[in-house]
Amino acid sequence: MVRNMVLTTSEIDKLLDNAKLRHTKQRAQLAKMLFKAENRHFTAEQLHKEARTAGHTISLATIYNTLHQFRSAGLLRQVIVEPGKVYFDTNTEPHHHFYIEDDGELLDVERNEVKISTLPEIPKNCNIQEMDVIIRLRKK
Amino acid sequence: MVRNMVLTTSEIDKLLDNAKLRHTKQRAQLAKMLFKAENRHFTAEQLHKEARTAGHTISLATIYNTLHQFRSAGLLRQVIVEPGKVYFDTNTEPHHHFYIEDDGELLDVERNEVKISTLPEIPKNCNIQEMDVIIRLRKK
DNA sequence: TTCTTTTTTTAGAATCGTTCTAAAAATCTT
DNA sequence: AAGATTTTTAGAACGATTCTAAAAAAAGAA
Repeated sequence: MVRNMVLTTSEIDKLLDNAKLRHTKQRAQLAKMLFKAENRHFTAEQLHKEARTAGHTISLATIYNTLHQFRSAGLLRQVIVEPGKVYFDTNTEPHHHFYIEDDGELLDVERNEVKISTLPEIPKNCNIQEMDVIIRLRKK
Repeated sequence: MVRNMVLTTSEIDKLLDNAKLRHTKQRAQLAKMLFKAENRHFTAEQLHKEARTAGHTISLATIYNTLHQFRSAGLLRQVIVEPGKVYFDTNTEPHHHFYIEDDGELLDVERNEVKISTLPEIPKNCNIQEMDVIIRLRKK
């Protein structure tokens, strides 16, 4: 998908088609907010506030619904770093994270910046689904 | 600390002394349940149920209080792998985890079973606080 | 277009894990 | 034992998320 700028209306149409989702105002607005050049980390509440600030009328329930739908479609990923709150990440490539504990900020770490040379033996009849490396940081 | 069997009363006394916690029935009971030979992963709710089943009268609030106190004392560690619930781990050595998504089970991965040969550059004026590797598994 | 069906959005209630509150109970000090 | 301090507790409160069921919007058919 093209992502070096704000998506055009027809790109959003394509995105929703690919995700097999009906075209609605709310989904288009959120897609436009989320899928820009820069990858982002955010919570549902943050996105809700941002959408309202941008003048969109959208309920928190719809934010949650849409985020889950985008996630099922492979457009978003969840990141779990803190109890009681879920971050979403527009970067769906395999990669890792810095988590700055002082202010709850997440930063991407590219996959090739962490080289894992030894892996443990995987329990029989299990497959690796995903591997998360979280480097927790504190400010000096 | 000796941990190859159930702790004796005097070992529990020592443990609470070291943690600078008063000796109460509830803290002693929980310590006895938790610090055995085998390391464990559990949630507050699970431990509460287990304590009640063992015939102890202890409130959920006390479970939470005590787990946090044990954690501050370095006797427990938190593991965050799933939204909306916190696991505690009696293994406080640096190590990693398998997480079997199908049934929410956590398994320890020893530190030396994962060899990380390349680390990303740490953002300036930050220190590494901790590094978590979570290998998410699905049953075949 | 208009009618009908299906899906989506929504406000608000419900839920879940966790934390808070403030009063009663237990522990420690003298 | 008396007094001071800490801990435990039940239940209320909380924050993030999910659910409910009714209204609104979208898609399809005529």
